[in-house]
Amino acid sequence: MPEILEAEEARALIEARGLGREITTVDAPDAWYLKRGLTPRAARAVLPGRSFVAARRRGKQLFLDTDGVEDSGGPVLGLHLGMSGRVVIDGAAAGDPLRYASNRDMPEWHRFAVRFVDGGRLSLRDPRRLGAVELDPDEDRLGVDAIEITLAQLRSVVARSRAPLKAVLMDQARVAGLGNLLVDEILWRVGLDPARPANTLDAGEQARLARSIRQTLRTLGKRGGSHTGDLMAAREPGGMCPKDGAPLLRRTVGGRTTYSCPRHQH
DNA sequence: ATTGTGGCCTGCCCGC
DNA sequence: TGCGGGCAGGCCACAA
Repeated sequence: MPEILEAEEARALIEARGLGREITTVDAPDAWYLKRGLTPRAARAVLPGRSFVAARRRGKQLFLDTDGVEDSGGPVLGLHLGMSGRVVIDGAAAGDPLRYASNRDMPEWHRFAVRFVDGGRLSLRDPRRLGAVELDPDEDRLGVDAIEITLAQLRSVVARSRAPLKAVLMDQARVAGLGNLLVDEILWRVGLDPARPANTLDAGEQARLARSIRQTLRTLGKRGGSHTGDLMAAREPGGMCPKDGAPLLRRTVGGRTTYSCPRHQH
């Protein structure tokens, strides 16, 4: 996906409009889209008759809790949006249209859906099929959620790796939720070079980075998503730094296309 | 063990 | 207008 901000919008949409509605049927036309052993048959066996009772999120991963037949809770449905997925409920989609994902609504792009007794539907629309649906996902695969990362948590993450700072921040097992655009924006704002070995940050840089992560997510969240950063407009070949006008550096860091300012990011 | 690379899959945009 | 190439905000398996 979309990154953590779009995942949070999807979570909020589900919380607002997807809870407490009994599921009648499961549409899983794309078995490939189901991961970690989940099959269309298994999904149809466990979901109908239940309702979602909570929508949680960690990083970019969504967890939909279901009610149990008895007191014990039902299975947890895990949704991941990949690079182009969007949650759609009764025709309303969460999040602004993504730059690299068409916002058209082709029926064949709906890879997974549940229909409710009331006639509505919760669906995952994903043109590129890089998202995923699974049952009872392992929540501990993911590191600390980026939105609420503390200085102590950030310090323990960056201090023990000499990989490029950007690669460490995008490692979902360490910090969950940051993707390519958000990391470029955060590091540009705080003035840190994405290629710096993570363990070379001094205490002051660690503190500013932790604050920048929280502040940037808060600001861009209010604006409407990961693509609303101040670096975004210049994030193209030949782009100039919006802060100081220097030509931006475009390179691959951590395996991803990376834009940074050679003048103020060190 | 950690880090880096390639592949997955499809849509879109650019240049010829 | 049609086509090929390259690009894309994520994740995983694998190699070094």
